Amino acid sequence: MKFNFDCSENLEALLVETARSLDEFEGGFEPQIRQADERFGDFQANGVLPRAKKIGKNPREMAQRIIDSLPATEDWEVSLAGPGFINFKLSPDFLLRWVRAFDQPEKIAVSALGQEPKKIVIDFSSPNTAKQMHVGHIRSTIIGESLARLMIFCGHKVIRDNHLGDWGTQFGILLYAIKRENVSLDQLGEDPIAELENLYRKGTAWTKEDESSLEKARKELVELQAGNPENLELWKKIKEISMDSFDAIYEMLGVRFDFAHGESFYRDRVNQVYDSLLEHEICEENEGALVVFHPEHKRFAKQPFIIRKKDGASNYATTDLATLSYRQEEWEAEQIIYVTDGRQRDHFEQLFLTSRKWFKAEKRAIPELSHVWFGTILGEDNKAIKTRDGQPVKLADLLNEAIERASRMVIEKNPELTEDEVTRRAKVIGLGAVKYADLSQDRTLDYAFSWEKLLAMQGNTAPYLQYAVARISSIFRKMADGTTSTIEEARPPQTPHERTLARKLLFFPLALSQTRRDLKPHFLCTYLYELATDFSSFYNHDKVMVEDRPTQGLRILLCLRTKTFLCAGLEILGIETLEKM
RNA sequence: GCGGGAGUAGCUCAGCUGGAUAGAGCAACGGCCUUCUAAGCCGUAGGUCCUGGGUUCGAAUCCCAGCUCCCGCGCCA
Repeated sequence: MKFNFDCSENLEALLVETARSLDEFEGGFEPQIRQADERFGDFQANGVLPRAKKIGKNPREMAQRIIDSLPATEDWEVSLAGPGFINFKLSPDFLLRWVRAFDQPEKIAVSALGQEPKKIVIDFSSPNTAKQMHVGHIRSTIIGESLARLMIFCGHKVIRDNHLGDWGTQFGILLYAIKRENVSLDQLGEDPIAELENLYRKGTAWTKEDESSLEKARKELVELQAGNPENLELWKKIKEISMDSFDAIYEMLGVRFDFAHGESFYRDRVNQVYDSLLEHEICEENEGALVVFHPEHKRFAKQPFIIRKKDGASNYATTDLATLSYRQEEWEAEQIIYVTDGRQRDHFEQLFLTSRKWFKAEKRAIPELSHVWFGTILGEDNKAIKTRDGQPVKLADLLNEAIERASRMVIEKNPELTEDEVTRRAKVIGLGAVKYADLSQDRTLDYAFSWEKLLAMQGNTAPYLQYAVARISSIFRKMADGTTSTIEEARPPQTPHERTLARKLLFFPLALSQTRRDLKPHFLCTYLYELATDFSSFYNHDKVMVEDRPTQGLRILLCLRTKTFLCAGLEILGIETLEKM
């Protein structure tokens, strides 16, 4: 029979079709196809049990009736088990045909789409200018980039937008400090961004000390927002310095943006937001500020969404509304994904509620809005890493340390390599390790910052996956003498390790759709790790370069597909691979 | 106070949205390199899934109550 990339879809369709002719399943049947424990089979259908409960019949009898009605096939064995599970054990021949079929990433990508391509804006990274990126910025950057790659892989059109915090309150203090110290932004020395940060720190201290400094800092901000040329010039310069330092990080991480429209980009659009929301009576004046309440919501009926402060200034709620409007109007976004810290969940919930009302009033199509939030990185004592007091680890330092450690490892394993080659490999390995450490755990969980964790290279880590790829590549290098079998000669999988690996390959589409459904890259990580584990086990038990041509053919095929899937998966995670490690 | 997260092996975490005997990594212990890269493989040990009820064929997962930790809640982002 013909089969899909995701062959659980075939089984599901088959069961639905079969159930249609049986009385007990009148009114539809959801088979609930799941990956099965290997002891029982490859896939299992759990759906009979809830169905039987609903109509008060014996689940085993019902399951048996389905099994009896299934068309005969050589492709799998069906069996009844436990209280009413239906187990499918795929035949070796079927496994072989499936593994043979999906040979190109392009084929996988096409099959993985499963829906119409959409235009998706992904809003991620978004650091504040005038400060260095620290470890707290890693999550949005890494997760956002990975989701962008996932969506592109699945055939969507993606716009990456870095929504810089370049118009906030911090500029009042910074401008004040610059003027008070009388520094020239062109002469900040080797590390200008660090100097800016020092100035900011000094400024903060001063404004805390006395009222008049605070007042002066506020005034600088007002001047800036009013368009004072001197302040605007300084602001521009600060942004340039900041972008240079960000770009260095993005370069290392392999992250690119289509746009970096910061908050400042929308500063002339906030008045439209006020006007329109007032006109449609979505917002109201309250205690001098302009706010939005949502009476239908249990909490936001009382908790306001402040879109204009009582001093008349805009805030991030305003710019976020203006931004959303722009993205729909100019970019025709059909979905917007915001990748931010989980502490902003209230904000985004309010933003989404407000936007839906607003767009409805203006009779505009509202994009699908997704807040992809992640947990906080905590310091030693279980409190969030903060910029102000403690000195969080700088992102650049973390990445350099990762490369450094990987270098030592590479040199230890390959003392003969040139310095350049060591560095090249160390970057792939070290940066891969850091990215994977973040991506491989559920994004909604907080985690404590730990060098040991972020830089680990054994076990469930990127280097382990990269190592599997390198070993496969090594096999292919050794076989490049023309005497090798072709995959057309391959026999079906027989040994336990061949079978386990082939079966795991089959689950790749499930991992992809799971990852896409929840926008959680750790599902993909878990799958890739299991795939690499099954490969490593296979590698240690079944030699590829054997005399028997059908055996060799199969094993080459398994290696080829494992490599393709691992590379495709790692590419989605933003992690590079190496031919040699 | 209101709302939201979290609690699973010594440590760090998975657990496919209610399925079969709860799984990995690290750390510990014992094996495996004259054979395709030992960043690896094989094995041993390790559990009150926070506690107590409930729902049902079946609960780490769902409902209720309680304990502990974290976060958000009027002009920061």
